[in-house]
Amino acid sequence: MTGRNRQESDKENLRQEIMDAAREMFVAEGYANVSMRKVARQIGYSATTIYLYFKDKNDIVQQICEQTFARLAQNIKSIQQLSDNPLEKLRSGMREYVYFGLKHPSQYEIVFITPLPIKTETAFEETNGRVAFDTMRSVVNECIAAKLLKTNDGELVSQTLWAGIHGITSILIQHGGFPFVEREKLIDSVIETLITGIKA
Amino acid sequence: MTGRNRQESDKENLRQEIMDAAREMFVAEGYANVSMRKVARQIGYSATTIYLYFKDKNDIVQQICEQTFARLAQNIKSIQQLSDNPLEKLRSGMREYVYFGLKHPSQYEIVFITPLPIKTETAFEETNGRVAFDTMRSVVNECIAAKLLKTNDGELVSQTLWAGIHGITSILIQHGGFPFVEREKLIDSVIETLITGIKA
DNA sequence: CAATATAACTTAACACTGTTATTTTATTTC
DNA sequence: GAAATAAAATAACAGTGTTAAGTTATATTG
Repeated sequence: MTGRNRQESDKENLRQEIMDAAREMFVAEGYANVSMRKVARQIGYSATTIYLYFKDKNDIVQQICEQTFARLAQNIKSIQQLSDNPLEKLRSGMREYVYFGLKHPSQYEIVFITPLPIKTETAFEETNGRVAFDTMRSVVNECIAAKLLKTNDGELVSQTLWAGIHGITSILIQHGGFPFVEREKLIDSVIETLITGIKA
Repeated sequence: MTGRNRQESDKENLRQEIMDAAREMFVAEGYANVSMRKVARQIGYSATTIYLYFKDKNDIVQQICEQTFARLAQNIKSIQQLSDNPLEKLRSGMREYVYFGLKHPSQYEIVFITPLPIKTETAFEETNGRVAFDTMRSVVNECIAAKLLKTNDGELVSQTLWAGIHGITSILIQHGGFPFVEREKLIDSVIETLITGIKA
């Protein structure tokens, strides 16, 4: 009983309580190093109780991801109210994507980095990660409509940009030992290089 | 004794035999789903024998990474004898990197994609990965010397380019149900976008 | 050749893991 | 109150990485 007092915890919110504890522990210690028993101990329940709220360990992280990426999609969307310049929207959306990934490295790893066979059956199509990508693509289409880009192939440009920002995000998350130049400078460089590369 | 006949296997090559088996299994089933006992069964030895050749499970994957890094570095180096134009060297080096990844997806996945649960203690400075990266950076420096780029920060440019080509490579390898545009077209788009973005 | 030293390998065991089946406890309903 | 149901806990299974100790094969020496 090292965690919160179960008396005061609203039982209907136990599911969320599990997710919160698990998320913090996944981030702090890594998915593989967090056991069901550890999570259970943290919230003051037995390990098997978790199975009343989640199918298995992977389901926990999957639900965390959906919640987190719903927020990413939301963030990217709301950021775009702040400007009228489509290219500026694109820039800030890309920045939001990268910094969101760095802020939630465990979730990013599981959704975008971890090889498929390990993941759950749900396809990328149905995830909030897909929603985030679609938002970015619509901004790209705005840029094309404004004749700001050198090509009309919105899908190609969107995937090109996504490849770039996914690259810098995943590299910064995974290869922490690499002697990178200053982080923010590198992120800016990637984004500016990409935007310069697609501009008309 | 499901694996190779241990009689015919050269004992001095047992270390390599372990690495080969482990690499294939890591990629096929994921690092977490491959146990020491599985690897041992595959090669026809007991699990503990592996500990005579590797410190622990993580060490196996670490050694696999070093081998792959070495081959990539070799390939990128030899490619650059084929041209005198620094920008063209850069382009072909990047292409080699991406296609190396696509040609050896198993090795690339292990080195650059598969999330490793435990952080590496060995400094990046001492790895073959550093050699591969340095090769690319030296070409970037050639471009700078020829005043072909808009900046003099070779380190920044190199890391920017690496982020981009790693992004497209890892995304294509995982091809997780995402409706990509034609593969070669997308690769060209990423590389040309990056090069256009850094050119003077 | 026999005795010994050493290398290669295996067996047994420990403290864990995710997960399931079963059993207990608490809460609601009649 | 008793019966029904929901919530949680215990016990157990098959598996994990890893270590310590024991065994077998090979090489070295006298």
